[in-house]
Amino acid sequence: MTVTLADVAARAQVSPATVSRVLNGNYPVAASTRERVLRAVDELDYVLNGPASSLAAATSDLVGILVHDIADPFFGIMASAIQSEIGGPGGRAGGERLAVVCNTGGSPERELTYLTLLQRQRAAAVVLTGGAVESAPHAEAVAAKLRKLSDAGTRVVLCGRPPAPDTGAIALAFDNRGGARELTEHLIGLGHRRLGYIAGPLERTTTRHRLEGHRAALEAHGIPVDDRLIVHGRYDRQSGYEATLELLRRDTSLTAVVAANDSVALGACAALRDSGLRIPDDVSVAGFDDLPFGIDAAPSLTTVRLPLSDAGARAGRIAMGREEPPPGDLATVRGELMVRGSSGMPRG
Amino acid sequence: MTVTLADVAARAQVSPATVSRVLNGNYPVAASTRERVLRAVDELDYVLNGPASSLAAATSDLVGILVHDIADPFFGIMASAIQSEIGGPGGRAGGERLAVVCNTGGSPERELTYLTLLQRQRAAAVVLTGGAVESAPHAEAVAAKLRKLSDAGTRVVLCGRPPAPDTGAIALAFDNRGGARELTEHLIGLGHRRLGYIAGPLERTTTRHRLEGHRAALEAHGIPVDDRLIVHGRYDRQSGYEATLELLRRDTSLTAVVAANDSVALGACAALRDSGLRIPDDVSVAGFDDLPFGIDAAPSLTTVRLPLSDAGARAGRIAMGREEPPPGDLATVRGELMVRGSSGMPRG
DNA sequence: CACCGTGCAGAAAGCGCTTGCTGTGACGCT
DNA sequence: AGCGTCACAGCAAGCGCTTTCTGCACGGTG
Repeated sequence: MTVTLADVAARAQVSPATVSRVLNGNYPVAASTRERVLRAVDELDYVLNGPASSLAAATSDLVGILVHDIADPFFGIMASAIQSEIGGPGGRAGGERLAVVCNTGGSPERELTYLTLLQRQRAAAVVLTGGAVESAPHAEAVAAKLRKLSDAGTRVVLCGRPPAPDTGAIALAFDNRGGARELTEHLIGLGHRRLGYIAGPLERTTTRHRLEGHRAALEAHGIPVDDRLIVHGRYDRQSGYEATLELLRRDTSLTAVVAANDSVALGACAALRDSGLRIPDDVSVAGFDDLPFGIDAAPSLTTVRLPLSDAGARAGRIAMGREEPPPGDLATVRGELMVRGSSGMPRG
Repeated sequence: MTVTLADVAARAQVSPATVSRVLNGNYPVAASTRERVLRAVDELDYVLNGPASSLAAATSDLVGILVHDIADPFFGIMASAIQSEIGGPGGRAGGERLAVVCNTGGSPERELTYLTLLQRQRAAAVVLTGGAVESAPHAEAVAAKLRKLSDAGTRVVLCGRPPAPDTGAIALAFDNRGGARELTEHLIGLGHRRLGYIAGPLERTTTRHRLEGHRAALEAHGIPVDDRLIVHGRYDRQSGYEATLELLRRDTSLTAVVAANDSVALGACAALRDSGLRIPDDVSVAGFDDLPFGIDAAPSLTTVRLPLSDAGARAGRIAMGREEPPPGDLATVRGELMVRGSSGMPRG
């Protein structure tokens, strides 16, 4: 048998109620009594029963963080920042909360299942990171879930994810469109006219927005959008490698490759090198996100820096009710163009 | 008011007990009844109350994963692999479990607090990743906690962490010593005699083991160990950068730098480049872990590959009781030397 | 001196679920 | 026909905590 509140109460010669109040510190207890209780807790090595406590109090100290891929630093960095504000041990502000990082693998079904699991645990808050899937039924299902969570008192924050109207969710969205546009304009400014684009998976908001920004830049400069220069793939290095080979196969005259993110860009670099092309002399390459490793690539990667850490921290604070939500429950977080060695003027 | 089991029972015209049994599927229920119940659940949009369920059943479906730094792919990759086996949504085997990734930031206090939190939640299992802190009081405190968790029926698995004797914990330890030795021997084999070593933080098992392997290699080849060529730092890029400058300041004749891990190695590369040295022509560099980005560095990084994904997956299965623990509750996972462009023969 | 606010502590009623035990018909056996 | 068996369903007793409400002693006030 494990030690219970009652055991502590007996040892401290007080009622269970008093022990509970000492432990929660939300009710006046005489200093001498408190000390007696604390000593008993210590002597018995008592640990509160979480489920029982959550049941009785109808709240829990769980905070869920949903990420697409925990092995990807893009999410790791955000999760880390969110968690640091959530508290848990260390983030001393207001009660120990257990931050739960849930790996959805980008699958909408798992996303829903995790949300249900968190709802079941009566989570105090939920932060969803990364782009959303655009398929209507899923979007609707997720929205319904979020609404239910909101109604149940769970604070819902979207970090790096477009807003979900009428769900009570607070959104911190990345300006993927603007960043992508700026990036492509940088390349155009250097003189590039034939640009390949390696997009992310279809039906993802992030993919669509970045692609839209790219297209907008082209159009604004009177460059016709050639769909043959757009290839879709996953958000990983290998996908970037393959897509680049495909791009090269389709059009050997391109002078720049814009990638959906940094990992894809590094794959692209590898493919170009393996094809005997120099970067940026023969082909310029650009990524997105500015993950830490981009700087160590050769040449270092031109990209758009997203303030993942800041955004995550802010999302965490909002989730904890420690910061005011932005007006209209929506804030747009801008990226910043980082020009480095992988982009240069086109050959000739 | 939220929907409760009783509401569902009323609607399905059965007793709450029957609803519970349908939901848990651990007791015979007539097909027709089950269907009626399931329909009611659906119609009412019922979600089980997790805390209540955990309280009554005296078990929970939480599994804790402790990592030092979730933003570091080293841990991200392991966590991802562990989680994929834990189940949660997707890992279909046996009940939905909620994998909780906890970020300790490498702090022993937080580690303890998280363990207490998990103990409080009556976690089904706990997986601790990464090296341990060597300070005696902390080691003892952690061991005591692990013992308590074990006694309470929580399965404890150590992944990439040395064994904790008499705690009931199952350990999958990395052979850091052997890997480091092999790595240094590779450099010695190339002809290097003055090797700098950038070690991790003091009082960490990983740091010590890797350093021991390095020293063992030197000694085995009759190369005197010069403590001035060993610098301690953190496990990150910046630390590698600074340590390398320090190393260069202490001895300009070194021809190779062995780093505590890949991130540190990349920092070292940057420092060398900034000092006007070529890699590997002037100085060879080697890392450890073989994280994905090492291959895109210029030149690509010679390192020791640790099977993070495999080890994590195995740890996850063991935690779920889906795989037999190794004999003696301890298995050693070996690394594999990956020779790439950053190491070469010394100049001259 | 009677009265009331105040500061603490306890009694007890749940929170929503699980599960051991107790029926209760239907069925097959002797 | 009588009875043991089986498959299923319900009863009710908690699981360990929180919290409302009540109780009590004390000291200041009119």
